[in-house]
Amino acid sequence: MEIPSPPGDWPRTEAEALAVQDELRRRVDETDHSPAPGASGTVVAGLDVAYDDARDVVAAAAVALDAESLDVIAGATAFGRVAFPYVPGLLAFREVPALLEALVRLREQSGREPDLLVCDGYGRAHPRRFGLASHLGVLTGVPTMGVAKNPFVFTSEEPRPGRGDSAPLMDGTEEVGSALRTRDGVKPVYVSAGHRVSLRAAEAHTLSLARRYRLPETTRRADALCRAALLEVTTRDA
DNA sequence: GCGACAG
DNA sequence: ATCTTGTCGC
Repeated sequence: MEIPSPPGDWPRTEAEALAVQDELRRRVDETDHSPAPGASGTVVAGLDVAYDDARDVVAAAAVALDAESLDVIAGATAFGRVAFPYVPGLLAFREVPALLEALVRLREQSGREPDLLVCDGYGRAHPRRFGLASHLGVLTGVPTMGVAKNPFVFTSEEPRPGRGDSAPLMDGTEEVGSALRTRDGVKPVYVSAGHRVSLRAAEAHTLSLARRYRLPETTRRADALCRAALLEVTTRDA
């Protein structure tokens, strides 16, 4: 199989990536254009990536779910060379090329554009307010939001213990997201707005998508798919 | 200068 | 992210 290299014009240094980020961040739309959470007939896509740094391979997955039933409608994968090292605050430059390719394939396969993209990471909760979810939203125009498993550099009070309880995620005195409990007594997830999705809507989408497990079904499905894909491509030949 | 730090 | 066994609990 041919594993594509990153685009020739992809940033190669932190300085170049920061410049791109500074340019794209101005295009973020903060108003909410996301569908009603759980609405029938609407499609939500989950995105995730798995790596084999030693072999310089990245596997991305995009999985489309029916927002009401959470049934899987379609799934697509894409492979690539690792496009950028992991630098906190520049995660998008590592994951975006493969994710975009997976999204193209998902659209081809399902015959329609998702109504909402759920990313594994942050959107507005970012040192420069432009995390992976914001970045992908600006590039695709599709409403995006981020759900992360860790608070990154941000802080919050402990949310009350029940599902649906939340506490503001703060960068100093600015609210950049939400620590949201999706299951009783379980560690919260960290939700933030992306492009064309408000924080309040992102919280509602998260609760609608995480009915049984801590993480949204979208990211669980995407995670399973990209790991399986990576294992398959990495396990054959030498 | 020394850690911390989404995935 | 990834390296990794067993174990406690619903």
